Amino acid sequence: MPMDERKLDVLRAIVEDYVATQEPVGSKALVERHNLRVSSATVRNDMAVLEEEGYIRQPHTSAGRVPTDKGYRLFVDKLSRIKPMSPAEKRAIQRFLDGSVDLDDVVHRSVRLLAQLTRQVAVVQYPSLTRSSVRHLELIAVSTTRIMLVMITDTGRVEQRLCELPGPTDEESIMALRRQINEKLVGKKLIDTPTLVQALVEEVRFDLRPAMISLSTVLLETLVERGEERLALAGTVNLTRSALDFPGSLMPILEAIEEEVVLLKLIGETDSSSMVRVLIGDENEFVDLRSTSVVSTGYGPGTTAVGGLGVLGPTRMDYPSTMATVRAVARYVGEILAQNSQN
Amino acid sequence: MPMDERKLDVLRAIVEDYVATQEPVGSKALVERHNLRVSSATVRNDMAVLEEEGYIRQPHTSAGRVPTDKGYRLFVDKLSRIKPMSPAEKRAIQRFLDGSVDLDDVVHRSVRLLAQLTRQVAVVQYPSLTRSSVRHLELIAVSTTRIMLVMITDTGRVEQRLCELPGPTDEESIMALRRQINEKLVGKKLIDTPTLVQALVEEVRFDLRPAMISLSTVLLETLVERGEERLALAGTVNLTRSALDFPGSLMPILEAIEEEVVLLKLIGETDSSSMVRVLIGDENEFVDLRSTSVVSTGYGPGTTAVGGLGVLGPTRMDYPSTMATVRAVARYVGEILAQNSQN
DNA sequence: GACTGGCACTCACGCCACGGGAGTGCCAGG
DNA sequence: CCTGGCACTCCCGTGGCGTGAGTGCCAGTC
Repeated sequence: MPMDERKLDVLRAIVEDYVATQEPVGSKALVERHNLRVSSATVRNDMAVLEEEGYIRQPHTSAGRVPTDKGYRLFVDKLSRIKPMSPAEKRAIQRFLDGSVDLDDVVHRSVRLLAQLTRQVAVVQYPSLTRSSVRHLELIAVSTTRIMLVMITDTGRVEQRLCELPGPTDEESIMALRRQINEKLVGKKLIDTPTLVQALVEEVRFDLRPAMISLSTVLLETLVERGEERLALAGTVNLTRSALDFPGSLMPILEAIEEEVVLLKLIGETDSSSMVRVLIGDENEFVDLRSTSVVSTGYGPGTTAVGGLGVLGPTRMDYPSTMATVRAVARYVGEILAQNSQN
Repeated sequence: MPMDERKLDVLRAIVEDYVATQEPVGSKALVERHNLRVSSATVRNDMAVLEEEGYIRQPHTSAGRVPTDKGYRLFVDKLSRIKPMSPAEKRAIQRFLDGSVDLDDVVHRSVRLLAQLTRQVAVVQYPSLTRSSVRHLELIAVSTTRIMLVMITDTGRVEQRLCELPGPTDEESIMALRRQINEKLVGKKLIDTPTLVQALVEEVRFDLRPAMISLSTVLLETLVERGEERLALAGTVNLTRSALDFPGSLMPILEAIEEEVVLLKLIGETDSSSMVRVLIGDENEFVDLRSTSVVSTGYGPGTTAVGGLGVLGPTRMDYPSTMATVRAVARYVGEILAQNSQN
């Protein structure tokens, strides 16, 4: 059966009012603030039904109603449109991010921006190594038996490692190695490189084999094992504002937030970059975060995501605006990466 | 007049008990827990004097006493020794930090370690650029008119910048530039480089001047202007544990903590690396942090500091232990940097 | 059949009064 | 100079009470 139109209006009104006031909303206040064109008694009946169906609940008898996770879910899926941002806001975002000088800066600026605009805790994942591709590899001799390996990706990320060589190696050999490694790897997706690196060992000049073997170990580490993704975080302050939304203390939440693995699972598992995802309340897998919602999306220079970003806050959150902001920031970050990677 | 010996004992006992229990300490409890060999009435007299002199105060009439900032100051300066760490603890620190693979890792690990050991908010400043010296500069052509400039410092820090050239420049010219720049700058303190870079413009081959001018701009930016220091932060959770110590909300404190400039001022202004500094309560310049203390020190590969690290917590803090931990971590971080920089 | 007005009921919350307990200040005596 | 004793202060937890917002239900109306 199709759900009653007015009941949905009531639910929407409840969500909006509750988000705005942070207080359980009663039938009378509802008919006053929204023009529902029916009496409070009618609304009460609808509310009783909505409660039975699990979309709202009463904190205590004789208190107003509060949306449940299920209620928010319905609201996000069916009852709201992502609120478009004003051109002024868009310009502000763009202007702020355009000032960035390097990748670090882009990430830091965007995470702060996100936190500021949404007034929630913001997270930005650095462009994932495994999903980017190699722009350049540089070998720098720091002594005759030690090389610093510097890798630059198309997203502008730079990784460096020190490599111990089995024996003294002259500048000319290092140059040869550099040339061959670059020929083989530049432009390749990092995820595809391991086999290429294996092959390289076979291809280099015989006397360079030992050095190449050492290098390949470090290369593989840098390329793949270093799957450990980095994160930037901002706006933890904003948790205190919504302290009342969290039963008990903020402690478990702050703890979860400091756990990078947790955050990565929450915002990092995106594949396509176009959709904004919303996890409401206990839809996420972490018990400590069962009263928080996550709004996240992927971003990347093109249509494939190289990283994720998002915000985290109480389930009582202005989803339409938050989703708009997250989407907009992701879009601009993607554009900036695209600009930087075209060479 | 020299202060009465017993009065100092009383003050010490008050600080220790208050730090341990987080509750105002009364005269009776004091004589029971510490063997002061006098009666509670005597202690009460001493306490009255200490209060008059401003070392302790009563939250309310008929409550126990609590140390004032001035009391903590006296305690830190005169009444306590830095508590030596057990060999086991030392080993644990060393083992944990030794696993680090690069500079980023060292910083992250040490900040987490510090937060964990002290159960406070920990801050570690990345090795300051201006105080390190140049190990290597690399120019990488990403197209005929664009170069990526990569600088590696002796502390292992890597900075990169994109540089737009005024016109197409071939590989050979870039190599010439690279060689000359490196000859001039390697081994130099970053703080000394600006004049050297200026000189470089005059010294290069005539046809490379325009390129060198572009490069010098970027170089100067990278070397100096980028004075913006980076920080790692951990353990904000620990604030919630001591929430009761902070009048009102955690909000201003969390806000201050997210302000990098503030943190840098608090922990970064060290010059010599050997001393642990303690700022108690409103001894720091930020009103929002007037009820927090900062224990910090410098660290570096040798005796000069290249960065600062420390922890931040309520004035009610176990200073002897915290100071010991901060000192120990700084020492080991310094050692690791020293290992990495000898090549 | 759907909506409305009315009414009794429930329960969180703020207020106040009260008693216990911990701690103090002071004083007289050793 | 220290100690035991005593009266006093004041925080804090507890329990009773009134108020008001909000509900559920029912009978009446369009």
